Amino acid sequence: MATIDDVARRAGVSTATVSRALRGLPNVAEATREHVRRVAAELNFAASRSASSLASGRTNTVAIVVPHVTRWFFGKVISGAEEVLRTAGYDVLLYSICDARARERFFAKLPLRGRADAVLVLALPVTAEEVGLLEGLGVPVGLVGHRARGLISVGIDDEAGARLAAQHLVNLGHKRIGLITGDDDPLRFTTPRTRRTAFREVLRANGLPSGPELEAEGGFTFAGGERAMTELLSRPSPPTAVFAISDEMAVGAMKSLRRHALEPGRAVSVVGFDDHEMAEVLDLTTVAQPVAEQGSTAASLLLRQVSGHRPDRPERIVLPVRLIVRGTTAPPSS
Amino acid sequence: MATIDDVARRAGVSTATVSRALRGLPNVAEATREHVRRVAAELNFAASRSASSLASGRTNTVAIVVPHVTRWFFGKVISGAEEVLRTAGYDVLLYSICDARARERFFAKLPLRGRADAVLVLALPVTAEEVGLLEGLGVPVGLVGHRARGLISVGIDDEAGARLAAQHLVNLGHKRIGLITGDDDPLRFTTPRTRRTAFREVLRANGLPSGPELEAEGGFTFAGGERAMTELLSRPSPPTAVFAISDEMAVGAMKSLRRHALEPGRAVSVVGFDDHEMAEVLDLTTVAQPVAEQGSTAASLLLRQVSGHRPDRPERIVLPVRLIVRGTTAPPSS
DNA sequence: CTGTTAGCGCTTTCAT
DNA sequence: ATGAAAGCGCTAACAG
Repeated sequence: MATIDDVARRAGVSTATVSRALRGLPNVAEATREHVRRVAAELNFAASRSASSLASGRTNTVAIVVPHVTRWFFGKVISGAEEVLRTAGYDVLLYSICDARARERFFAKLPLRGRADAVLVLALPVTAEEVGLLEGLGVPVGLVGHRARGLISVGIDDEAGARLAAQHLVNLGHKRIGLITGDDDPLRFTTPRTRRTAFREVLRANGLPSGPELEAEGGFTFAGGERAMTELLSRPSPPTAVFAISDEMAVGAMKSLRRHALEPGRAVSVVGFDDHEMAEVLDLTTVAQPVAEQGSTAASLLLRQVSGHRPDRPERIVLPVRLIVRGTTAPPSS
Repeated sequence: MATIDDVARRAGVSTATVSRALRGLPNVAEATREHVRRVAAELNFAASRSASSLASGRTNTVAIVVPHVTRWFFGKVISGAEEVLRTAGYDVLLYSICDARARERFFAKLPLRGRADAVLVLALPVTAEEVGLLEGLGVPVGLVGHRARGLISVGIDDEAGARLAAQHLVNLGHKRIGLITGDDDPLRFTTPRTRRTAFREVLRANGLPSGPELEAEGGFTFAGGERAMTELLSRPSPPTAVFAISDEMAVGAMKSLRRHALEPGRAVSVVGFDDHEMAEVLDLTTVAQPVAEQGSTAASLLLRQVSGHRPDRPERIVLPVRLIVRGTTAPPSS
C-alpha cells in the first residue's frame, strides 16, 4: 500500500503538498493539485485513516448506538442517518445494545471512546449517569426518541401522537378503549410510558375507564401484539377498540381479532403507530411519524456541531405526527 | 484524556510495560500488571485506537457491507455477526449500499480500505471484478448469502429450499403453482434466481406448467407480495398455490387472497421462506432458515482467518433449511 | 504557493 | 521481567 511519501516523491513535491492537494485545502496551485491527484491515483493511494486520525485528532467516524438492529423502526432510523453521514464522508460505527448486560458493558468500557467524532444514541433512555459518561467522551452526542438535558435530540411528540389516537377512538363513541403497549423492561425505553400516560389522560378526561385492566404488553413485536390482544379479549369486559403503540403490534392484534372472528374495524377498532409499510396495505388507521427522517435530522445536527457550530441552547427538534384514518376504526358496532 | 505516558509515569514503569500489561501479553510480573491496571483505571485511561492501529497495523474493526439495513433478514444477520464480533473485542463498521449508485461509489473508493481487519459482505452478488477489489484490500473477506471463488462464504442451500417448497405443493396435488419472487434488479441479488430455477425444475420434472405467466415480482416486501398475488389472481388462469421466496411477501400474498375472499390454506395454498416471526402466528407454511446464525458463523470464520488461520481451500458453510408445514397449505380445494 | 519539521500515542524490536 | 528507542503515516504549524 502506497504511503504519502511515495506519492510525494513520485510527484516531486513535499508530503505536505500532497496532503493539502488531496484534501482539497486552499493554497495549492491547480496544476499541482491535478498532478498530485493523478500520481495518487496511479499509485492507488489512499491515506491511512489511523495515521490521519492520530495526527489530526479527527476520526471521520460517527458511532450509532442502537438497541435491536432487527426492529423496523431502528433499521429505518439507522439508514436515514447512515445516508447523511456517508454523504458527508463519515463512516458509521455500529454498537448494538440489546439487553441490560450489553448496556452495562457498553457504558463501563465506552468502547467508542476516541473512535468517533460524534455519537448518535437511539431510543435508550440515557440516565443522568449515562449522560455524564457520554458527555465525558468530549464529542457531540445526539439522541433520537427521547431527550436529556444538554444533548441534541430529535424525536416526535409522543404525547400528541397518543392523544390523537385516543381522541379519535373517543370521538367515534367507544367507551372501553384498550392499550397495547411495549414496555421492553430490560432497556427501559421511555416511549411506551410517555404514550401510555397521554393515552390514559385522554380517556380520563372523557370520563372513560383506563388503567391496567385495559392494557397489555406486546413487546413491540407482531407476535407480542397478537398475544396482547388475545389477553385483552380474555378479560372480563374486553375493549371495543384498542390503540397499539406500534404498527407491528397493531397488525398482530388484528390477527388475534380475526382468529376470534372479530373483524377489525367492525367488531373492534384498532389504531397503530408508525405508519409502517404494512399499515397502508392492511388499511390500518395509524399515527404516522417520519422515521428515517429522525435519523437524518439527528445526523445533520450532529455534523453541524462537529464542524464547530455551537448553539446557545440545546437543540431539540420535534418532528410532526399525524393521524391517518383508514379502515380499522369505526364507531362501536353495538 | 490520559495517554500511555501518563500511566507509565504515574506507575513508575516504562510505556512498553504499560502496553504489555494492559494487553495481557506475557512477560509481565503479575504484581506489575495489577499495579498498572489500577493506575490505568484511576486515570481512566483507554489506549487511543488510531495510535495503536497505526503502530500495530491492526484496526480491531470488521466492516459489514449490507444492502437495506431495514430489511428483517439483513437486520438479523447483522445482529448475529455483531454479537460475535463485539464479544471478540472488534468494532463494527457499517456500510449500507442500497442502490446501484451507492454500490459503484463503494467499490470505486473502497472507503473501508485500511479501516478494517476483515470484511463481511451480505447478499451482494459480488462480480469477478468486485471480488478482485475486495481481495485487493488484503484482509479476509466473507460472504453471506452467495459465494465467490476464494472467499469465505456462509449460506443455505437455496435450491434445496425452493425444491422443498415446490415438492410440498406438488405432493398436495396442486397443478398450477405460482411463484412470487423478488428480483430487486438494481443490486442483482442471486438468491431469487437460484430459488426460481430450482422451483421451476421441480414443476417441470412433475409435468406441471411453469414460467413467467405463473410468476410475479414482489421486491421482498409485504406490499410487494400483496401486489404480486393480486397480479397473479388477475391472470387468465391463476394458480391454486403459490410459493413466495420470503415470508414478508407470503404474508402480503395472504392479505391479497383474503381481500379476494380466498382463504389461504383453503382456496389457495401459500408457502413462504425464512420462518419469520410472523410465520408462526399466521400459521404460514414456510421454508425455515437460520438467519442470525449465518451472520455469527461468518463472523467466526472471519475472525479465525484474522488471527492467522489459513485454510487449504476456501471455506464454504451451508446451513440447513427445513420445511415447516403449517396451516396455509392443503390439497387444492376443487 | 510550497517545503521543513515536529509531533499525534501507541507497538515493537532489541537490549539489558 | 523491564526499558530505550525507533518508527507507524499522516497533519499542522511555521518558514520561506
